[in-house]
Amino acid sequence: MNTKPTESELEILSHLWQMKKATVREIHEKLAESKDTGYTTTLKIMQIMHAKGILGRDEQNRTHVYYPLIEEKATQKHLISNFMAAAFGGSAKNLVMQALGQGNPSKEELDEIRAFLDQLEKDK
Amino acid sequence: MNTKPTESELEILSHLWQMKKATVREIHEKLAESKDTGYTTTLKIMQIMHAKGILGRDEQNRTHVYYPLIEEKATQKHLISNFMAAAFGGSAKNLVMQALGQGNPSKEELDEIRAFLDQLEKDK
DNA sequence: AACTTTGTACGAAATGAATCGTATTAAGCT
DNA sequence: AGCTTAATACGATTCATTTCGTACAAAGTT
Repeated sequence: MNTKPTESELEILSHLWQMKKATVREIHEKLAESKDTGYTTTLKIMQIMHAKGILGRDEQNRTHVYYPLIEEKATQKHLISNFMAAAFGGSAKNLVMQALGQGNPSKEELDEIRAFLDQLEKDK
Repeated sequence: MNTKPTESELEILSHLWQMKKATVREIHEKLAESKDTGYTTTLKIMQIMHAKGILGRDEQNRTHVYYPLIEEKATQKHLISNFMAAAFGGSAKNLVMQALGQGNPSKEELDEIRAFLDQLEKDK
């Protein structure tokens, strides 16, 4: 299965995971906030994603409505294990500590992570 | 500064960070364990990295010796903030929890992470 | 000294991604 | 009905990366 979207594809996916479904124009408008790229570029990428089986689409109306065919969690899982292997020699600890140092998490988030750690340990 | 190595470059870098310095052949042999690619390919990539300023090299002997010019931590820091933004909407918590679920860390590692969490919280 | 091996350098091809221009078609508006 | 807007489809171009073939030079071997 397809679990390695490109950068642009991932950007589109992350919007679609949130919105559940959207037209090319809607996505394009989101992207336009941070990026300066033409409408047909967004269209083309989404068409390619459709061809690859990453997105489905409803062609009932003239304006097609796209939706993700791959799951957020599963995709993240693949991406992260690639990334962990490539950049952190496979060490979750190293990656996690770097991420935490970077990401500036709130107290609540830290607590959630603690709870998760406890859970993990219990399962051993 | 250069902080966004490509996939292949990162693979080479991670070996070089460990080994401190190495010849093309040494690196190529490491890569050959997991990958099936020609010697001149490895050579070329390392030459390009040298041209980009990612690697330095000692040309004293016929067989050049390469070493990293960019730091492991700094590079990881950049990569991770890209990655976190691209795949996890910038949420450290989400990334961390996925990574932990994946990475199968030992009890010792979990403890280190806990200590790190405490430290973070104290600094707030 | 001739031959083989092992290096580097360089250029070209193959690949994959991203970008955009243009053609065409469907709706919407006056 | 004619005009304008907004959509898809498609192809071509650009761009970066990866890959490899070939040429050449330096060591090592017999």
